[in-house]
Amino acid sequence: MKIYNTLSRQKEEFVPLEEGKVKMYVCGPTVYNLIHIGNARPMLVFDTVRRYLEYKGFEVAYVSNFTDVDDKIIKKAVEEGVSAAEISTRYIAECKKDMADLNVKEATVHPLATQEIDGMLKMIQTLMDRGYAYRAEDGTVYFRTKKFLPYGKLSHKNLEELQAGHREIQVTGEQKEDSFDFVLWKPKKEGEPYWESPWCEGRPGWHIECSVMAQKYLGDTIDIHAGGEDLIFPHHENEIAQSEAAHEKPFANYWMHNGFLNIDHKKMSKSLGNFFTVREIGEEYDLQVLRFFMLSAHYRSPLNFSRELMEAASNGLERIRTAADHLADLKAQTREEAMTAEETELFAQSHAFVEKFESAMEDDFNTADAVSAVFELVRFFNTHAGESSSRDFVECSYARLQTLCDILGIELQRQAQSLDEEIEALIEERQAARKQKNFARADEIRDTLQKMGILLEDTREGVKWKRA
RNA sequence: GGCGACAUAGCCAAGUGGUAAGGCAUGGGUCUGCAACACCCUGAUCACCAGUUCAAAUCUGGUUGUCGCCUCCA
Repeated sequence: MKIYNTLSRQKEEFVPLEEGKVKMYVCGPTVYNLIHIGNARPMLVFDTVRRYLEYKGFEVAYVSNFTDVDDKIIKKAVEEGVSAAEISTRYIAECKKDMADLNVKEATVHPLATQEIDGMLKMIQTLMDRGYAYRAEDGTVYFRTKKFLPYGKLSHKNLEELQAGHREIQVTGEQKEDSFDFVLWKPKKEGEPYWESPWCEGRPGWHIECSVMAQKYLGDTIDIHAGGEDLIFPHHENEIAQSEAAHEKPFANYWMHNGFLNIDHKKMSKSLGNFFTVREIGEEYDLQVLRFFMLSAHYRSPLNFSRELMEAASNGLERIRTAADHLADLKAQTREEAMTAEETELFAQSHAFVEKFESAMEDDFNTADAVSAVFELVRFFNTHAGESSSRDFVECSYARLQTLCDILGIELQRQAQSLDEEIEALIEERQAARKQKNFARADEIRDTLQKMGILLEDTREGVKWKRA
């Protein structure tokens, strides 16, 4: 299995620290609002990575945090006149709901920054003791960037270059030794949440959280650390500096970063007013469509979002689900028999698509290619499974399709749907009309149902319906 | 200014040396009372220029264009 490692800027063979196990940390959202579809991309991408690793038999310890103390949260709390804790608690709950709707598996641990303050104090103290951190007069504790020689190894920057590009935006009034030193602990401002510390009453900087939580739940060195590409600098660079300075061990062996989700080929941003929340999209589409859409491109490529592309994704997903429905129906209708010799041969042939799927995923999780294997499998079964198939063949085919879709986190089953009696009566009336060859009435009923959002399909196995 | 990514059919998107996967959309057919589903058929020489090679979308150099990071940000 190959993984593109941001550290080396190339694909590397994946070798876990411990055979059969993977320790994985994914930077989670700051919870000050509903998550947007850009936040959803790393969640979906790395959930899929995890699912594939599990499919390959790895035991995956998957840790993803919630940043629940932050300027933006405090700002929102002030705006609403409530506590910061109330804001973060609310949006953690909302985020978990969105993640469930996106079929993102629960992390092994979802730590909260505010619950890990002790660990942060300890790590900061260690950094102080080792000379990697210092306290400024106002109580702020900074990381001494220059002392950590490999600084810049992830983002492939060196401090001189940074200095050159950065000098004009230096903030005055800060008491840093160097403009690239970053905050480990900052003093509280009036009315803000704070914790006691040896340096001042205050709160942690953003970067220290992840270093502490990754170490606490996964260990000094982890296998995979992942997040959005914008986190490479400074967030992940700073995490490396903190963790490696404190533990004198490599922090993470593989760094994975997903590309951005764009709107109209531009980064989503509030100032451009071009972002959508997951919730908004969920009102219009089954969120499985969003998931399927995101998997249609490679995770490191930028991906443009638009209504047209969602429609295309929706149609494509529908094709897969229709095939699955068909197989499910056949399961109930076919003879209870073992595969014929011919079917055994056919089923063996379909394994080629599983191989294509796996080799795509083995190559740095090429989900776009993997999805194409699913489509090829769908066409294969659409062509070869029918009323005369044995039940064994149908069941095995369904299971094979489901296995691949499970890895992608795509649910084949639509949400349990039910019809009210009025609609069922209409469908029955239409069947009666068709029997009497009263097609005018039959079509009339079909139109009526369509206006109610029910689409009918007459198949050899009977009438099927689905919601538009 | 520094660092980096990308440019493949109407749209989306795989493909890193041997004459272009897959999906959506379009058009034609089979099936069906019709429709839908499904199946079959239908389309690109890979931004441009030069070079390396028996052979390049795929390697090298250049040109143009788009985007990202360098500041909170998935």
